[in-house]
Amino acid sequence: MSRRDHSRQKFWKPTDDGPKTKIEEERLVDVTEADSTSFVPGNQTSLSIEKQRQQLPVFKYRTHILYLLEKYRTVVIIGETGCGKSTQIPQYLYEAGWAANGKVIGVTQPRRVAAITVATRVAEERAAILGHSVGYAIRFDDCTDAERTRIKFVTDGLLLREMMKDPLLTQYSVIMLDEAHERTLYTDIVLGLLKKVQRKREDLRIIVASATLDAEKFRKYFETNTSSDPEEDTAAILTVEGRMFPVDVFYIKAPVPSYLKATVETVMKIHHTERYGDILAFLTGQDEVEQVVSLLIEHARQLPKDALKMFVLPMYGSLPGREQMKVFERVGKGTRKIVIATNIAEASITIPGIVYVIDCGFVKINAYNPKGGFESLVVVPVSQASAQQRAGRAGRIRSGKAYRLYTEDDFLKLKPGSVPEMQRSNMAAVVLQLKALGIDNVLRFSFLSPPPAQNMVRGLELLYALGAVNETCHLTVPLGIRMAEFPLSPMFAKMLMASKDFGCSEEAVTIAAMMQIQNVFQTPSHNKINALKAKRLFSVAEGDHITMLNTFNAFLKWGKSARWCGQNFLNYKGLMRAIEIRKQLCALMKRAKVRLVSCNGDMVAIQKCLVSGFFANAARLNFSGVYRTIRDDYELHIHPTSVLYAEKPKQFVIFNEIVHTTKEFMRDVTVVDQRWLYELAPHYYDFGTENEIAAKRAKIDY
DNA sequence: GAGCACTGC
Repeated sequence: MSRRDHSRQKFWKPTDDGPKTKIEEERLVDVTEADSTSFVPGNQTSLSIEKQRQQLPVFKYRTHILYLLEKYRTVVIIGETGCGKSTQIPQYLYEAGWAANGKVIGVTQPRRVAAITVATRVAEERAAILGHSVGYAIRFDDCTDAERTRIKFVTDGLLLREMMKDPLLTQYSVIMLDEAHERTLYTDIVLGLLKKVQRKREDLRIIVASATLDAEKFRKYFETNTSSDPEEDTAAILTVEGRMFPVDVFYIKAPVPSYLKATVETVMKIHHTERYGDILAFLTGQDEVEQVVSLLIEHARQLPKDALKMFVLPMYGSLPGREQMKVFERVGKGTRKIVIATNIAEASITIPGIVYVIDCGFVKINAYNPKGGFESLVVVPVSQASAQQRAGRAGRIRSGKAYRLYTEDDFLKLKPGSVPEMQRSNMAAVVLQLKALGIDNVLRFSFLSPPPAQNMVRGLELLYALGAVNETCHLTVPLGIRMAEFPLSPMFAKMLMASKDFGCSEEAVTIAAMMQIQNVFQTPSHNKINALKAKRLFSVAEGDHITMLNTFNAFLKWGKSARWCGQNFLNYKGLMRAIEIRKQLCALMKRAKVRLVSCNGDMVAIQKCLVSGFFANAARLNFSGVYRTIRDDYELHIHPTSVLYAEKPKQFVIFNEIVHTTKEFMRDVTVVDQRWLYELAPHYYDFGTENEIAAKRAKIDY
């Protein structure tokens, strides 16, 4: 391995630089909080918090940030990890009076936990009660006060929902989009909408906060100055250095045939030659993680008795909660923690104690294929930005080391950034949201990174087939409008609206809620057989949807018992979440004037209701024993997680989605009757020949 | 005959 020094400059040593400008003394305790009965920190605590705040790198830029925000309508702030931007900038704005006259400073986060933790920290620093002057709002958890809250942290998805009620975001004076470099679907939609809002609201200020990369792209996007005079610019960039320990990056000299083997070897080499400090290795999927974990456990067993011990742990999304928690525990002095993880550890969670990082150089992503209308899970090389982010995980507690299992040449050939989600997603839901927000011509919407036109067309076609938009591509009233209100994919929204016709709305909301949670049935690798047996208790011949309905009802019957879930290998947290989602959906049903009624076990009613939403996802059993989509004759297979997987195949099925892994699989499958397809979606299946369909499509005015 | 990157409303 060759040592490289150039990347050292990318991370910064902590500095002792004090503040360069003296600021006026400020009261940290809110007037609004002063008369509350709860604990208010004494003077000393306030001082020490104040001192801590002044030591953050971003503090030096306080006046500069405030100046830029006066002068420019949009400020792009490049803030490296640990600079304090997320917690400090909203407070600078508050202190400078941006929340005067009842206005609110809004800060978005891509993830729920981030919104809560940052809000909690800011409330602490301000000696405020969380939910009063400082609050957060995420789905199912609104911790704000309509009158009092001045600094509000939200998930970007929730801000989008707020925009449906108040398109101009009138209560906000500033919106800060944090972690914009992640380029999540919602961040990108909100970016586009804010650009539009800014045209109508001169006073609205936007801060785009990003960790390196794309600063100029963001700035240009918001720049409205068309003259050559830079004095007229409306957007500016500011860079704030981070506070990380240096991370030395090592590359391998020649490509390795197997990064799994190389991961095991590198872990062992670090363990034998490097001083204390935990190891984090990035792989692409659960399978790889489990393989490497078991190989390392073998190695750990062979260590001499007096040697430093190895504590090897897997970490991936579908790992049951209790096992996930283990990676956050600290280990004793005689032990080194070794975490083998998927991309979950890149940004979503932070594992404490990591000093060494191993990066295989690949990531598994979900890419939408507009031709087949399905999603594919594909392993692709990481971007340079991702590799940088992974390496940075080693520099949080002291200087660290990152081992890249690829050559430096290969690193230089990597793309600078990842493809934004917007360009690799199914657009149906996005289009529906945008239309509901009054954006008629979605093809001309100003996307920061426009999705492929074909993705948009495909999305529009589906909305048309569902009846959410008409021939002129306008949202239908009331169906399209109502559908947009549901926090669900358009197919599920349609299914709920259609449940009125089949008298099974009770069942439909349960199914929709259950389908939103992942890994309802858990299969721990050491107890697979019993887990599959347990699943069979709930399974029905009709398929996965009604199986989920049964599971949910059984959960209620057993009093929402966590113990019962454990005994039956069910995801307790997931089921509790399903209850909440269901509650929210019921409220929206009431708004849509669909009464909640039960069909009392009439399976056909439920199946027909499913067809009303998912008719486009229908497949027929071929003579050769495989399924093919009815519309496009696309070969499909039943996913191994489906209850229909081991059953004798039925003639016609509908499904929620297709995932391409080793084959094209249908996930969440239910048996249907062919006649229902023609009965419930004649417009979709009675078009006639392919040519007639093409002619009809061409007539639709996008 | 055998599989599950990660978020979010």
